[in-house]
Amino acid sequence: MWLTVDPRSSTPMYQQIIADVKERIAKDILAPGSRLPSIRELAVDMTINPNTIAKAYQELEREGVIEVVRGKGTFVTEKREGPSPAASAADLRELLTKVLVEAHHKGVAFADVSRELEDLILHWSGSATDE
Amino acid sequence: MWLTVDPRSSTPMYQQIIADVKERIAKDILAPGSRLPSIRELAVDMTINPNTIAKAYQELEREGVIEVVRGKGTFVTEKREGPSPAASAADLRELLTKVLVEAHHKGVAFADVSRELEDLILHWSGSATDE
Amino acid sequence: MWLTVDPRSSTPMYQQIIADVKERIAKDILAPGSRLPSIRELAVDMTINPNTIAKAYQELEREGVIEVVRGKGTFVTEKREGPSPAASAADLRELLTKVLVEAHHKGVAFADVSRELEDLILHWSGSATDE
Amino acid sequence: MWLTVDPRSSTPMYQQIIADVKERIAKDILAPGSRLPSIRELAVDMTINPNTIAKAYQELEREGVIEVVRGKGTFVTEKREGPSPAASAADLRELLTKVLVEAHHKGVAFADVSRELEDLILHWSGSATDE
DNA sequence: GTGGTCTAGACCACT
DNA sequence: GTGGTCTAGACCACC
Repeated sequence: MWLTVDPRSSTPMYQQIIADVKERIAKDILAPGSRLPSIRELAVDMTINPNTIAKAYQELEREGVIEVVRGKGTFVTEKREGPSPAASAADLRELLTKVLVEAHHKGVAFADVSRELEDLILHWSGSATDE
Repeated sequence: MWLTVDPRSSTPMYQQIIADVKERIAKDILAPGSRLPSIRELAVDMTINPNTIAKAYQELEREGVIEVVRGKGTFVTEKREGPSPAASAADLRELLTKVLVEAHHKGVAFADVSRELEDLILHWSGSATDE
Repeated sequence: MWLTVDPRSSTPMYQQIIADVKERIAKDILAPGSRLPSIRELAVDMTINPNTIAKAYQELEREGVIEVVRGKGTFVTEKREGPSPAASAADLRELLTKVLVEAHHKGVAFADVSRELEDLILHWSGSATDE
Repeated sequence: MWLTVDPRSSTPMYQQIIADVKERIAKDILAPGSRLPSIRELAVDMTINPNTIAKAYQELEREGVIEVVRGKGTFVTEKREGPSPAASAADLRELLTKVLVEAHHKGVAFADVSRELEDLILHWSGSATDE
């Protein structure tokens, strides 16, 4: 079994696929260079439209996360240069701000958010060491 | 000037408004009990359609963030108890996971994410330079 | 203290007043013939606009629930003839249908609804005997 | 023909649609998992604006009564667990109180209300003559 | 003055 | 094909 997506979710299926693949790579479940299932395979497995998966793969390739080798298949990119570090910092900051805003409206103390983050990092994919 | 939204963004304008209001409340720029600009006021200010703002306000009311007083205006809710704390934790964890995945693909070390979060919390509305 | 209404409720304040007065009468807290506070009194008591109370009283009078005696005050109507019994039955049926629909979507068994109604009738205003 | 609403009623059309759909589901006329007519279909059928129906559908989705599958249509939710049972009981009690108050002012004996309820339950979708 | 509802018609994203 | 968003402009109810 490969991916599971919720067709009823408000986030589009192709984006769920993208997020799922990215998460697997980040957690080292999908090692760089390893091969992803073909579009048709996945489509049958997940019983969804091949176009949907194609769209996800296209976007992932555009982001430089995977690479399509014609006739061979699609693979996780070996190594990528980070985008402009300035942009990264700004994006990250924005995401974290969203987290804090959400936490505030849910009545979760900031200290708990921080603790939760530390915890997540510690147990990231079992024993995976971050780059 | 009050809010600014990006009409070309992929996230709908009404959701940008929601996020913006929530952020202002979380940062205490908008104190509980204080009045928000009327729909029509905001509409002319931001030069967008009143319906769009109305939609944002309605959603915010549904979430219990603001309250509508008939014929008077809309106000920031005084106090609310958080929803089920269990659900909060799960949601938060999910959001933080997204942050880490994003960080990994941007080549940002987890330690830096953690440091960034601490930094954000420290300056949260202290010397907040609102964007 | 007399009436309490919630200005933030979605049901208009004047309708809340109407419902409240009707309920007191139905529960015999307000006996037929007894006098209601003047509009001005109530307005001061509840710190709301007199016009709002006036509107409620007007509607109550229109429905034949209360009577305004010029120079004397407003009183609970002594006795009223029921409206067309056919209309009553239809209205009641509609209301009860709404109750059952609501119960179904809340996952409450119909038997519980029935039991709850019996319970309510039994304890109606303490010891008040229905007509 | 599907739904009929009264444009002149004081309760908004979109709420009438909501109530109607809920009633159909409660009466099992609309089975869980079955598909509702598309917004545009209904709009032409009822000769009202698609936006009005969209609003009703969105609210129903928010309440968890129906589910939207992107690009496929909207369906009756398969199964939902009830919300907090405590809240349900309070809401129900309030509704039933309203019924009794209404009955009293219409001169209907409480015993008759009770009998009517039993009758409704008995024939709930057995030989349901839908209106 | 306030927000709430409805219409007409346009454009877009997803499957 | 589906629903989601946005605009323009109208009317109404409430306070």
